Amino acid sequence: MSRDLTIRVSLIEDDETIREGYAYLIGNTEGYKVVSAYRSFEDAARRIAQDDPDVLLLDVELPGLSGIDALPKLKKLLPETHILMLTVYEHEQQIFRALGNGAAGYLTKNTSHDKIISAIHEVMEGGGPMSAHIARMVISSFKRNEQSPLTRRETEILEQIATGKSRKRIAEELFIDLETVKSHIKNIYHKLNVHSKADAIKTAKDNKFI
Amino acid sequence: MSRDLTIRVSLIEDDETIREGYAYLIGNTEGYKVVSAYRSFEDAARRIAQDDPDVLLLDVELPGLSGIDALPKLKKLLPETHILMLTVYEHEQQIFRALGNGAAGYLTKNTSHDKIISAIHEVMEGGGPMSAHIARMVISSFKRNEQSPLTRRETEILEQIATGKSRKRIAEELFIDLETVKSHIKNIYHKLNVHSKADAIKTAKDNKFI
DNA sequence: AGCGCCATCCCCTTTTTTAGGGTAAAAATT
DNA sequence: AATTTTTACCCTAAAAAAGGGGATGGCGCT
Repeated sequence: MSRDLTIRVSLIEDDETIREGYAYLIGNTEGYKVVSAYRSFEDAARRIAQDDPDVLLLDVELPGLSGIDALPKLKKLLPETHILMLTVYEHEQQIFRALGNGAAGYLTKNTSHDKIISAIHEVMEGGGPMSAHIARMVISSFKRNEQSPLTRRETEILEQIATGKSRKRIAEELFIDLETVKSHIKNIYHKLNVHSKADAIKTAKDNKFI
Repeated sequence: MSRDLTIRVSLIEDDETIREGYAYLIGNTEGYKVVSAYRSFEDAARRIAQDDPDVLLLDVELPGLSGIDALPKLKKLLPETHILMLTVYEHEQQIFRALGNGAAGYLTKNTSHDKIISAIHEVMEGGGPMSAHIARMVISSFKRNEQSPLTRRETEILEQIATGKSRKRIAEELFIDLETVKSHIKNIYHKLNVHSKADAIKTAKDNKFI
């Protein structure tokens, strides 16, 4: 007998073994219920809105529309559902695209069964479950390069430039003269060996100077 | 008797109860050893390099130099050490500053003792341990706004502008005419109700349109 | 079939910004 | 005391931005 508190889970996963393995695992856990399991987005699209899952486990590598590209469409069909991505690969670009598209968590398929269950629980409690390496990659994406050749002021000014502000406006907001800003920019260009705003921003971002 | 595999842990935490509680907990766990415990960065600065910890638990709210501002200095003293932040608050700005300064993980102080231990283990294995809400905040920071008034092309062009590229260069890279780029920008400005590049970028970023 | 939205392109003008060169003195750090 | 950082000034020409106007085909939805 299912109660109010039972967490409703759906799956979209093309590998039958994995799909049925997860379905069995989750379905046999107290407090969790598998309301549907599909093998592709196209299969799921027609009926998943009626299934009304609380949590959806979504494979990244799906035949037809990939899990990542399916995400925005699934978010429209299921605005309240927490979507957890499942993958065998840990590709940085995919991870950030998925998170940008609204994924609430990201798990590798070698995740142990009890961690899958606790990830589902965690996401219902407002958490953002991630596998260890993925969490590290996400954290690393924030990390600045300590080997930057730019001084503090130069970094600050380049950051302002990267927001699209003019030199004049930067000067006003930092309470320094326009000429000072120009000097800093000259030095930045020399240090980064570039000759334009765009190249300076690109180099600085690629190297995590800003 | 300590073996090669023993994980060396240091603490910097001003609250005596918490500091000694953690020290006791970690010191009495098989495979972990507390090599030092300080009550401020200033206290730690002189000697911590000799302690040679594998993992440092660092309080965010520290008397004197805050944990976040101490991070870059500690990274210089301890280039190989994984630094885990501890905090009572979950302030978004602090979290991102800490991650930018090289923190390897971020835990709230209400974290259970066994999760502290597993976080230390996880960071040694290349993971990035975070408390649930913090992980969610980090993930949310990537999420785009689906309610953007901008079309796909407009979004693409505004993203290019935010990298500092000129309209001419954007036109070349997207294989469209300069006039087309100008038209899109006009529409972007109207939709966002702004009159400059900088304001468009700011509005778009604030609203996660880009 | 028609409407609206989207992406594309064309013309005009004026103001603002950028990038390059050289020089040098406070101010802060080490 | 020495070095780095931050600040400021002068000069010039090219490039870019912002604002205005209008026009055309294509695509999706009703």
